Amino acid sequence: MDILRTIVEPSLESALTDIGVKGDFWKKVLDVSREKNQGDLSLPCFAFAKQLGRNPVDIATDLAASVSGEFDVSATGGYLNFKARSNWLAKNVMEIETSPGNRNVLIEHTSANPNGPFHVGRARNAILGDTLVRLNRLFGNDVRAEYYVDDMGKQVGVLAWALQNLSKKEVDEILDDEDSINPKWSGKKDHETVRWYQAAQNLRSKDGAEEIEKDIGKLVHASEHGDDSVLAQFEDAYKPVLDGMLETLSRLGIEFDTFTKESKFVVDGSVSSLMERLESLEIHGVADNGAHYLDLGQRGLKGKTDFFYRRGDGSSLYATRDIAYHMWKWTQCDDLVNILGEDHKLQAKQVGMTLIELGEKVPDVMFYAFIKLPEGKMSTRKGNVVFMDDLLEEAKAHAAAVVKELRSDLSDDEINIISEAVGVSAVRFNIVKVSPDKGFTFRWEDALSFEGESAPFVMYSHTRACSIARKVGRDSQPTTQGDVVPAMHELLRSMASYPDKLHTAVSENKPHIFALYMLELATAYNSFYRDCHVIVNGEVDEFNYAVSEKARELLRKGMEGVGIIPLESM
RNA sequence: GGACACGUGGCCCAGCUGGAUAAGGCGGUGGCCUCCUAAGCCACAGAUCGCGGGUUCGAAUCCUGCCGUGUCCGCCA
Repeated sequence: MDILRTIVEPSLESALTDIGVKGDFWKKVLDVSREKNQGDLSLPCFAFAKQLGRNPVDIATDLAASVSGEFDVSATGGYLNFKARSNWLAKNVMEIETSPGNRNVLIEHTSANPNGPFHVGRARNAILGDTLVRLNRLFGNDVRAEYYVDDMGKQVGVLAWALQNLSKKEVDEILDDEDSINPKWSGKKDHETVRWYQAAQNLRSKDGAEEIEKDIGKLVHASEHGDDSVLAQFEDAYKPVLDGMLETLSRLGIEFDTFTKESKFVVDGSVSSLMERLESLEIHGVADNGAHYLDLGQRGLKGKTDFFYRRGDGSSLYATRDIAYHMWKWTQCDDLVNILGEDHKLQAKQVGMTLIELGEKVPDVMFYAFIKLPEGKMSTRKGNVVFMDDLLEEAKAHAAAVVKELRSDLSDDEINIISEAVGVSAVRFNIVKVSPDKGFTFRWEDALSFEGESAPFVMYSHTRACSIARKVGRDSQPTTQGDVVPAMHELLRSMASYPDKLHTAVSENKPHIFALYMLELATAYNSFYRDCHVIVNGEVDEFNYAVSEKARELLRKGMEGVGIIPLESM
């Protein structure tokens, strides 16, 4: 409703000045009305009461008499309410354009260790991150989606060691087929190769694993010192796995612009020069064995205050490389956003504080809580997981069953396309619609729900609009005058808040705000569809058609923004 | 033990930079397809906003204590 605000504020400002209100704090108080039937924007006058020594009800009444413009004003119980006039609203809604953002944004998300297939928990990162990328693009920002590849350190080391030392037969024996792979995914490298990783982890947890531990330690050590041949061996190990993982993401509509390897910052020397710089900081300290740390307690960090960035043997730690990585990232964008699990909160805090210490900026971080299963925490090792590949298959199959029942007229090809789109969209939407800081429990019935607050609900409204356009068979006329019934006004009002919601979602890194808005928009369209027919007795109502077409455009763009596939028929 | 989150109808969830009668969905009950796709629409029932204090004209929202859940507290990544 910022479009209404632009015409309300000037008039309101002079009226407030006249009665003696100082400052412009009221601009923050002027907000979208909660009581929709009272108005579109409301100004609670309680805050002025004290300053002016007057009754808020009287203040509102007086203001109502002195404010005027192309909107309706009323006063009730200390609130001054502004309501947009329907035809004014229609005219302005028709002119809504996606905001011209001009920021250069780098969003790092997913960055999962390339050692096994995505499960729903790990995928929350990718889905949230990609949605943020899409929303920024929709907003007009120049966005780069980046995957930071963990190509060194223990996890990849274990994988590389296993691939080098274990045969398929040995792996099968070690795992005893307790969690054999779904035949459907045999040949998909993330599912195949994770068995080597699991087998190695299994061996490591047993007695007599000292030799193995030593071997892996050597590899890890070499990688952390930038040993070319070991890094190449690591890459050979993880690359096929990563490709398998990216295949899954691609099915979800998630792609990356750039991949940056962690080893880059060791190899190019930026990590060692960073460590030299850290050494000169006043909060720097050295432990007995020669390890280096920063005492972040001196800067207000609570809890554990020593932040180690360099081992006794002189090698760097993950966090150290992360700092070097951030300094590099800052050289190529205006805004930096990271998507991280809540388990990284302390680490991110330490990295952020160190960046400040170095005179750098701190990135925005969107933390998300973990997805649990009804049986408890998701764990690949305990077999308590839902793989994204399986979820997508299940969602598609479920969608196909629904489509077949509803649309007997469609061919198998058409059903296939629709059910894939519905399945993928539903899975994504089920995750983006909830606030990231809410720990949520994955339930099949929610993920596979195609009614109510779901992607298919939004998709369905869009196909209705498409169906109308198909029937009319031509573009709409730029008509902004016509009969405005309540359902029409409601839709116009909903459309009017499209720019506000997009702006909020992007600037606050809260994709769920826009996802929930899409539900609101679709709901408003459904009521409009019921009450405002475009085609009546073969005649086209130009005004209704113009509004329907604008709604269709906003639905389509918005759906792309939240990762819902805008089908024209379903 | 310490740090950081979260706790809203039977279930899920929005609102949390303080403002009107706490917004939706699922499930429940009852209606709507001679009318642009019923994956839809309409109505009804259902809420001590975890518990106790405090600040305020006003608290789901801010502060504080407690309870419950989650995460972290490695010279791992």
